[in-house]
Amino acid sequence: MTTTIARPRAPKATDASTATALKLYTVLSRAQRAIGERTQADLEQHGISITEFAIMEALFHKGPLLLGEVQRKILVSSGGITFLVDKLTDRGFVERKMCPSDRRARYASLTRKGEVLMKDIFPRHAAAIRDAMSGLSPAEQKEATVLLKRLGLAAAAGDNPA
Amino acid sequence: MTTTIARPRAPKATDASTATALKLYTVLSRAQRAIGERTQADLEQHGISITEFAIMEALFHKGPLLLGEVQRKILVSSGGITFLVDKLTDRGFVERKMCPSDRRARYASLTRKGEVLMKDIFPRHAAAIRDAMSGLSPAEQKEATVLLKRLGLAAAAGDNPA
DNA sequence: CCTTAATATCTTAGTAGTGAGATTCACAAT
DNA sequence: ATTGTGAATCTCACTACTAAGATATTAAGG
Repeated sequence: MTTTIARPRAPKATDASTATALKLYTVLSRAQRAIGERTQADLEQHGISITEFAIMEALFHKGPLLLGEVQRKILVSSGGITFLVDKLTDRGFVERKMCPSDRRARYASLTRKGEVLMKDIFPRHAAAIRDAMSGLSPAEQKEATVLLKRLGLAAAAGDNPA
Repeated sequence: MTTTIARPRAPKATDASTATALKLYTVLSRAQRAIGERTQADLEQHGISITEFAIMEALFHKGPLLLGEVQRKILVSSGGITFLVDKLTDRGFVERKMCPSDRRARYASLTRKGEVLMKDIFPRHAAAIRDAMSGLSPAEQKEATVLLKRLGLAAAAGDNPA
């Protein structure tokens, strides 16, 4: 004989934990978009996209990097990094250099002109980000950073609940 | 005679509050990307992009909406909404309907096929988002939601510090 | 050596949009 | 009726990529 189970085991699609996660999903997306739009507007005045800035910032702070290193750092495809470095090279901000130990590889490196540009706009851009984040106090920003770091690392690792 | 000022007034680019904001900027970007990749991978199995899902979800939960309403809801350009609704229409998930009171306007509406699809995949997708967020406990997710909501609203409003 | 596998970059074709402007229409004030 | 203003959608040209595959090179094993 079978016993009838009153309540199904599978949680409904909109149970409490799912609803909480969905809410977080939307505020995360919207916050990132709002921040992104502000920081982008700042760079646009200099005719530089956020991705281009990210490349130049990496080279500015770390010195010459292999294209593949830049690619992994800013998370674009291999075709993308070729395209982006081409554009920055055409404008004279970046140049390619051979790698002496591996003839497949190329370094991307800031030109003097690129360095001058970054010295000019990096502080400005950092201030624009600080202003864009000013809806939270520094202490709250640190809280948010801790939470988002854990969230991002778990999601990237592909962790699933048991 | 002039007096030499020992320290400049302007804060350095990397003063404490700026460094805090920059750190938040990178973890916010990375968290959003990691979550986005997971949720996208889930929908890909059904041949649907996140943006397409967002449109259909809006129609699924709110019923037929004017194209402009959908556009504002999912934050895409006017050309983009036309393009996206065209694609969904071609695949039979959505249809356009005239607006009786305004002949400039069109409703987008789920077809029966689109409704069936959403009934199938919405619960699955919600569960995928819940899993993607599982790096944080529900209580932590609520904390993060409060902070991100304030952050996003302030950034969208264009608030600047005094 | 020679083969195989792996790595770094580049090429090409395609995609998911954006932005400006065109079109069509509604509405209010002549 | 007519005119001006603005709104809703669509069209078109363009951008910033991605994905898959080509090319060149290195490295490892036999």
